[in-house]
Amino acid sequence: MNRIDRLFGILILLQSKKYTSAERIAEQYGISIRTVYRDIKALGEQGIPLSFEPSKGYFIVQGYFLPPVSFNSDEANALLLMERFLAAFADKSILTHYTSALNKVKSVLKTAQKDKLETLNEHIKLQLPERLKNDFEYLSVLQNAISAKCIIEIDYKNNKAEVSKRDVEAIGLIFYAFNWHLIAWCHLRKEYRDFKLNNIINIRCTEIAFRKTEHMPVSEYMKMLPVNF
Amino acid sequence: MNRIDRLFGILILLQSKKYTSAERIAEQYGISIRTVYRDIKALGEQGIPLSFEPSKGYFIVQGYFLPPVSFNSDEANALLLMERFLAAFADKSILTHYTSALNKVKSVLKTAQKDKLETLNEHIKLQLPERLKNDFEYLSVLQNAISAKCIIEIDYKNNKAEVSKRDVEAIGLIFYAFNWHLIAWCHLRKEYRDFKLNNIINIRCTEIAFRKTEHMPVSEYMKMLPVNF
DNA sequence: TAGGCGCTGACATAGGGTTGTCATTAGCGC
DNA sequence: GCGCTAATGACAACCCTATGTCAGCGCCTA
Repeated sequence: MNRIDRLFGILILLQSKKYTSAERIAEQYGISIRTVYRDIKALGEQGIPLSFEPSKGYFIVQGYFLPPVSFNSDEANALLLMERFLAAFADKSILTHYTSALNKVKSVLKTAQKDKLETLNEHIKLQLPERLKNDFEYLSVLQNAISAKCIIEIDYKNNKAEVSKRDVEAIGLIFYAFNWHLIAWCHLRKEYRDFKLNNIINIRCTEIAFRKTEHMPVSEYMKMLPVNF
Repeated sequence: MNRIDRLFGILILLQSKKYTSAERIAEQYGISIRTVYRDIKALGEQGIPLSFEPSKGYFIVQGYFLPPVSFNSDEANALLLMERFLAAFADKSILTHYTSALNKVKSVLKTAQKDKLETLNEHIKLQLPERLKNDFEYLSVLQNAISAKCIIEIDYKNNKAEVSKRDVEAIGLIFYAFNWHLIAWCHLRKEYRDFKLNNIINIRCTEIAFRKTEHMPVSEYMKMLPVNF
C-alpha cells in the first residue's frame, strides 16, 4: 500500500475512534511499529493536532482536520458485496438500514462509478442455503436495546412450542450454529438465558433501565458454547 | 519538496479559500501543471470531494457527508454488523476496503454515537466454522478486472495439485458451496471454466482488453450449478 | 472549422523516498 | 536499579515513485 493512502487512512482512523493504539495501526496496515511512529510524526508535521494518552493511544486533539470524505470505488464495491450476504445472515431490519446507508453512498458517487457498480452487481452472484433465510426483524431493535441498556419484553416459544412472556436485560447477540441468539438476563428465571431469535415471537422495548447493575461480558458466555459450530 | 507535504499543503490551501486555480498551485509549489492535475486526482481518490468551476478553480464541495445528511445510528449499526461476517465470507482485500469505508462513516459520527457503536461492538459475537476462513486476497482485484474487462493471468492449482498458468477473461464471481468461484473464459481451453478462489495461487492483472467480444451473463452459468448448496 | 482550455495517456529517467532491523534514549512506576 | 512502554537514531538496500515533456482528446465558443 501507498504511503499517501496510508497517511490519509490513519487520519480517518484517528477521527473515527476516540483512541487508536500504535499496534492497531501497525496491524491494520501490515507495517512495523517503527513505520507507525514515522507516520504519526509525518501527520504531526502537517499540522494535525495529535496527542497521546498512555495505555490508550493516539487521538486528535480538536476539531476535524479532514473534511468529511467520500468513498472510492473499492470501498463502494466492498459495501455492495456485503449487501448480498445480508439476506442470509442478518434480518429485514438490518437489511433496511444497510440498504438505506448504501443508497446514501451511491448517491454521492460520480456517474461513472455508479455505472461500474451496477455492472459489477450483475456479475456477482450468490447461492446460499435456503435454511439461512432469517425472516424475523428484531436485530436492529435489539442492537439499540443493548447499547441503551433498556429492559425488553419478549414472547418466546420454546422447543415444545409453548409461548411465554419474559422481561429480560439484553447483554449481547451471538451468531452461532448459523443462527442469531440473544443472550439476556431473564427476570423470571434469575439467570442468563439464550434466546434463539427465530423463536422470538414478539418484542417490546421498554424505556426502563436495567435493574441488575453488573453484567458479565458476552465473551464470557461465548466460552460456554460448544466449539466448532 | 515532498509530495506528501505538498498534498496536505494543497488540501489546506483548498480549505482556506473558496477557489484555487491550477496555475496558482503550480506556481506556489514550483511544479508543472501536469503534476497539479495529478495531485488533485490523488486528493480525489482519497475521497476528498473536490470540484471545479471554469475560470475560477478548484474547491471543496461542502455538505456531502455533513452530519445532517450523514448516517444515523441504525445505519452505522448495520454497517458494523456486517463487518463481522467479512472475515468469513469475503477476503482480506475486501476487509481492508470495507474497514476503511466504515472508518469514514464513523469519522463523521458524533462522539456519543461513536461510544455507542464501540459498546455495541463488544456485545456482538460471532462463531463461524473454521473452514470459512478465506485467506486469499484477490476479490478486489477481480472486481476491478471484471468491471474493466481486462484479461488476467492466473496460476491455478487443480485437484491433483498441478499448477498451470492461464490467461482468462473474467465474467463473474459466484459464491456457492460456501466458496468463491471465478467464472472466466479460458484462452487455453477455449471455454468457460470455474476457478475456485482458494486454488488460485497468483493473479496478475493485465491492461489488455477482452479478445472475445461477446460473453454470456453469469446468471446463465449459475443455472448449470447444482441447486441447494 | 479552428482554436483555446482542461485534462489524460504514455514514457523514460534520475533520484530519493520508504521500510525493516537493531540499538538506544527518555520517562515512569515500583 | 529494573523493567516497561513510547519514541528516536542510524543505516542500508531496494524499489519504485515522482516528475516533466509531448501528444492527444473532448468540449465549448467564435
